[in-house]
Amino acid sequence: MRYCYDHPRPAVATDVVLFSIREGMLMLLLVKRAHEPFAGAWALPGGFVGIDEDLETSALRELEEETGVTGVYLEQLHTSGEPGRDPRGRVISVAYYALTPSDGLHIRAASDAKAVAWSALEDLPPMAFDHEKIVNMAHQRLVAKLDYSTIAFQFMPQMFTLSELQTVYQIILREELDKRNFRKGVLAMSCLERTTEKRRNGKHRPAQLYRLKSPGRVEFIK
Amino acid sequence: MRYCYDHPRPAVATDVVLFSIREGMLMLLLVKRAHEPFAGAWALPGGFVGIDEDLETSALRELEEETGVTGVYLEQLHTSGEPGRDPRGRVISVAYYALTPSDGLHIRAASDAKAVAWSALEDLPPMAFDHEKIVNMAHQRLVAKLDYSTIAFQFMPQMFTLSELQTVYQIILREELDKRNFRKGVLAMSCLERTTEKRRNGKHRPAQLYRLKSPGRVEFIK
DNA sequence: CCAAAAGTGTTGTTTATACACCCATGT
DNA sequence: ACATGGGTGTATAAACAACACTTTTGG
Repeated sequence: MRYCYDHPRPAVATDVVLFSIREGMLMLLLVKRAHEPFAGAWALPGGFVGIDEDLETSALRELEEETGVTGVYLEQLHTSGEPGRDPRGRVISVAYYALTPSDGLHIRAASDAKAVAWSALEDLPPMAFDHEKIVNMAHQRLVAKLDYSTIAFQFMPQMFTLSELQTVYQIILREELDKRNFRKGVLAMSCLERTTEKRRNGKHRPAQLYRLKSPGRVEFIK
Repeated sequence: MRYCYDHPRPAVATDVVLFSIREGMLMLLLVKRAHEPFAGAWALPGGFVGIDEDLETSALRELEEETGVTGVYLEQLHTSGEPGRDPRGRVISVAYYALTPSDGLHIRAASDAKAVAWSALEDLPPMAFDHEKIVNMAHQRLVAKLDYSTIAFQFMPQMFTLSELQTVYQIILREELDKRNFRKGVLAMSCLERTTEKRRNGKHRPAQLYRLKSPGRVEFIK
């Protein structure tokens, strides 16, 4: 008991919904809670905000500390502050959602040995706090943003083929897309540039590799 | 100094950007600060969140206490937590934006005699804290939402004519719209129903009055 | 030469835009 | 009777959706 104020203050935390496409599914990264409340339950990576720490910095720090993941695309999602959402007392959580390519990502459990795992969005375990609600909100937002932004490109590695990009869209939208219309569409955005390289990938014609003109930048379309 | 914690905690506040259409302009409601910091400067209505108070409740309460305004449409906008945004110390602000019809709205200054006034978005005074940034974000969001939702209907009184609705759109979008296309468009949303009443309003043909099928509900279109 | 994914245009349909006149009322 | 804003339909252009075959590689 060392920090004292004239008025009671809520604690403030950040939580991150990190999406990635893995094994042909839209998955998200969860940590197993080591301590009460909800010890043993799965939760979003997150934690309390440092007193001199920006909210976004806090989200990225907690993500790295708990899962080892860095270099993601991050956007603020929503702030949940319902009294009673945390049994320890009043905790206001600023939720972010993040996207990362599936390649070359090494997750690691935090020092305190909490488990870290990817879970398919379709098949989430019971989750701590109101984290399921936050996940649903993040998913809704992701689907909405597909329509009017280039956000899905944040799932792609530095170089990728148009078929791979189409597959990502199909997984998120849960529907098949027409190959020719899809290619017309994404090329018309003029966010992609052809590289000089091709990917040979099995016993068929190699595919042209593309890259983002401005990686990390999400543009609005239409 | 009475409330003590093991770790330092930021203060949490809510702020509201309340939009309305008045005098043919998009305006927003500001309060003049009575106390330091920024005493005498204009600011968004807002204040600290009660320890057992929901965030949305806090936003509505502060709005009513400081301006007397109730019954608005409210949506969460963004949470700003940059250290240093408030000279008093770490304050995290959850910003909301709100819309209200222009008719029958009575604003009143709070008991502590802070001034309350509408200000045209085009002509804002210098503002306290990072409130100008928040206002810009709210305006961007409002314009974006015009495109894919019925949010603008929240500016309308219970009954209104299609011409009045068109005027509201034109003010926000800062462009003239075609009367026939506009009417086709809004009627196709099938959110409006004709009333049996007409408004006689000057020396010309009276206009059909419409009302929202679900007042307070904002629907997505397209 | 066969299998497998890569790559490429055209046509029909739907949606959005542009545009001009008559109607009901008050003065 | 005239001035004022209310109310209505059609034709063109643009965007979107449907659709099938040839190419390049590995085995």
